Amino acid sequence: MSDILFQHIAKHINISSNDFAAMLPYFRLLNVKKKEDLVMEGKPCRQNYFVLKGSLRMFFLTENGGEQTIQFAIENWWMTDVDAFSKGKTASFTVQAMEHAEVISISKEDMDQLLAAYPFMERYFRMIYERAYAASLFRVKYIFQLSKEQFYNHFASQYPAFIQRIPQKILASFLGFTPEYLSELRKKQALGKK
Amino acid sequence: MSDILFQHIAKHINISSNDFAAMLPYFRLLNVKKKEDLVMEGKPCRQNYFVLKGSLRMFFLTENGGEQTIQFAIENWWMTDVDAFSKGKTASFTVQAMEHAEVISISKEDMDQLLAAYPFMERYFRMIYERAYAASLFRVKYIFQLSKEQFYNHFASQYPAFIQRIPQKILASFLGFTPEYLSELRKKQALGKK
DNA sequence: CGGGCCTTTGACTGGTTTCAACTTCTGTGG
DNA sequence: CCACAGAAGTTGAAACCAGTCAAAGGCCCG
Repeated sequence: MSDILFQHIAKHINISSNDFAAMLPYFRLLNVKKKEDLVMEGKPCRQNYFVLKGSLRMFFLTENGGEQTIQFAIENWWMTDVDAFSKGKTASFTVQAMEHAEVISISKEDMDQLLAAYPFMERYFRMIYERAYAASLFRVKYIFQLSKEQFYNHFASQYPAFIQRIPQKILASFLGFTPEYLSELRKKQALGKK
Repeated sequence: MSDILFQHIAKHINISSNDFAAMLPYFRLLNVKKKEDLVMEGKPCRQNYFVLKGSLRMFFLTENGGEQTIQFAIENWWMTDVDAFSKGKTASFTVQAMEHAEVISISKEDMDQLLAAYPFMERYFRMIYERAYAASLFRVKYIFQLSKEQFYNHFASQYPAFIQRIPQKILASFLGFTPEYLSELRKKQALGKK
């Protein structure tokens, strides 16, 4: 199971299975139930998570009590409130399992020790954050570039299987509009295809 | 002048001035005129830039020929089309000087060699990307959380000096609305203060 | 001094939200 | 395994935020 993490690391940097074995004690395997919170908005965020199976999402609470989804994490992605995790602040976001999930977690202290003991892992995480940053910039680009309808179509065509797995309510909030309007869009498109 | 970069690195990691001196050949000092492009959408992106003085912005072209600004870089920030730079693809964004600027640049090849020769720099860039990623997530959060008017007020109160320095047209595009609407907002707020 | 770009202003338009009522789905306990 | 409660999704009407278009004024830079 932690093979998956090993392979993911090995895809980015040179690492021997011996080294990885030595690093194992820093990681913990976790079983997460659907709707379980891994990070909670307003509380300290001490762990970083790597998804082996299932999916997570990150959201924050809006003034009217809704949940605004910021991003998803599926297999082979790291997720946490990066800002809170790295600076030891309280979280601005909640990280929650959308489905039953298996994740690997590492605490802030262990992360620091891991990086001190195995400096080559800095390179791995540099690449991880580099990619996450680039993805986030593209997210912003799409938000501005595409109309709401185009944004939905774009996402639907890019992750056709994924949108089947998740509630429309959450998808709508990720895309930045109301569930009602998503409903309207889907209706319109269904008619168009006849 | 490259002192500024040294101090910025030293703020993040342990580094001797000897090591930094040895790294200097990898960097180039650049004088950039206002409106000069450092990265051009559609062309290869071979350099990464660190701002010593002045300011840059990153934007892409919309279908109707407008410029949608994605982010700004002021003193002590790195900026490039990260995705294109790291993967050697053509750029999705243009990086342009908003004012006369002094920047330090490093090419992709030099960056790779630098990281190979001085692996501790991986840690520096890991932290840089970590912070950039966190900032980008907050950007997305604000886009969703705040109304257009609140977004403007938020930005105006956070960077009061900066908004004096930049054309409203660019500010409006960064905030995600039209110059006309920004004009309306400013008018409304001016009246409110009487 | 002139030309072009940036900013302002106002009228009109439409994409989206909001609200409320109704239907369908889901999961939990008896 | 069924029943029922609460959540999720659909529908339609009304309101509004913000965009588009067009025209005029202001300002910077050559």
